[in-house]
Amino acid sequence: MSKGLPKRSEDYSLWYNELVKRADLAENSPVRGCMVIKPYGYSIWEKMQAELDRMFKETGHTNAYFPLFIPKSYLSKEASHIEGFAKECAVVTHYRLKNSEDGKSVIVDPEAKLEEELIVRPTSETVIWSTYKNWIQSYRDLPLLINQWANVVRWEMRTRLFLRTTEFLWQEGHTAHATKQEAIDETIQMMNIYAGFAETFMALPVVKGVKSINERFAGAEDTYCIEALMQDGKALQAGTSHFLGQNFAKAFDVKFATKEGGLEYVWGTSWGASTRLMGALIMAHSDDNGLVLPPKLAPNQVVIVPIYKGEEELARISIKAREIITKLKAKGISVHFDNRDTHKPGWKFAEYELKGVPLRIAMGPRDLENNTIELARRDNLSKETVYLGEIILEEYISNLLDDIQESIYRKAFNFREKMTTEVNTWAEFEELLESKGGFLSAHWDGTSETEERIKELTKATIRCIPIDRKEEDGKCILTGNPSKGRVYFARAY
RNA sequence: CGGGGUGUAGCGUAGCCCGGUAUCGCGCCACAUUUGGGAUGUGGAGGUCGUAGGUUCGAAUCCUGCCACCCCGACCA
Repeated sequence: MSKGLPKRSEDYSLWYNELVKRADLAENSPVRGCMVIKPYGYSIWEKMQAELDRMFKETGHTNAYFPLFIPKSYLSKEASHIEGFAKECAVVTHYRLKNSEDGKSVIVDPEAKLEEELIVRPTSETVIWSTYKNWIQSYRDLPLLINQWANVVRWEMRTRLFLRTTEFLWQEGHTAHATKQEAIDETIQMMNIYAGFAETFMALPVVKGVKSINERFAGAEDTYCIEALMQDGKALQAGTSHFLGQNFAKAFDVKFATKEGGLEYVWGTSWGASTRLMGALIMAHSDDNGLVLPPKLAPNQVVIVPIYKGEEELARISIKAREIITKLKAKGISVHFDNRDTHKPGWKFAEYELKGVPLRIAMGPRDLENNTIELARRDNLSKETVYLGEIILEEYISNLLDDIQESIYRKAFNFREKMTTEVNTWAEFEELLESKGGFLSAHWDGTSETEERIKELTKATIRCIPIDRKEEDGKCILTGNPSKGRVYFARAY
């Protein structure tokens, strides 16, 4: 195995693919488009899950689980929904295998054909709404605030580890409300939760916005999203929240008795974030030496590497290391002591850089003698020797971790600012998209045709209509027709 | 699914044009010396050459189908 990672500047895709594999995050599986999430990658996902789950529960949601299989007929009940997903559904047609004639293999038993085929869920709106019909009768049953952690399958043409896989893990929230406004508030609340999670935990600045009709979820009235910018200047949708109106309530006949004695359809929302967040995390911060993980999501925030000759020296360093570990753990800092004798310190340094551990402590005989440690930051690769005599180590490390979290965010934020450009002419739009990339803030006449045309011409799509954009009269970048405000264009993942 | 490329030991590769069962590096195992940025030496193990057929006395090499991966399109979180 060659030691260095491919350079981002030379081949960004190759760098990403290699990084995912070399950092032990994931690998390809025998099935096309599916991936094995390895223990290290999965433990990052678990940290994301834990935090999101906490945020959902804090806002009144509870978890449930709905089945993997959906009767084919359910999917067709909401017209635009089926239109959006039909082309990428895996279908179960049989329920039994049998030995082939020659006994050497197994074949699908033609006798065991299902009467109604089952769809492997691409998303669960349909099963869930068919269930909600039974759960909701009165305004007293509302709001219904449910989330599920699940796997879904979308048979994509082209896949990439984490960013787009045939099967992926996610959470999907599905809520039902008595009023339109309440449902809209819920939709916006969840977008804000995603944005807060991305910024606080992933150290990933995001743009909050609304999708154009073309980019909207199949079956939604409005799709809210958070959009992040990757280091190659391409945008990535990191979470979506949909206001479903009464579309699914009508499709599945979910009505409730109002306080006033009327009978009305409920208002729905759904919202999701997936293992794609892993891709965002990797691409947003990492460098040519490997992963850079924000301390709040790193499986190990600190690693201690002993430097020693012989058993006796290791034993003396270990005593000191144990003291440090005890202090750090008491402060809630996760720390790994790598006392393996099978690898040399230099090898370990490179390894933990590849894996993105935020802080590394090196301790050798010299440190023992001077009562010092060597501290190395992963984010900016700086090193310092710290004298333990005059600091409270756990405070010092804790502050340093906060500082790293903040610096990573700040760096990504500055990058995004630098890569967000206001453009006013079509020539400039085309030129900047090629030379610089990033978000292009431009006027758009609001029509699907224009958006479509721009996509054909440049591969750029409207990422979102920023939620906090200022109203301003202008002319559409392509058609020159009147526009009431700017939208963000970018090439996207 | 269309166009292009690749598939040889755990990983990365040479060999393929011009058929004679395989090269090198990393990793792995053993021993010794090493240990403050991916150690060195010596010895060793490991290969249905993606897969199924075909041509041939003989196929990694030539032909056909299939599969997977990568890049570029169409689709998408």
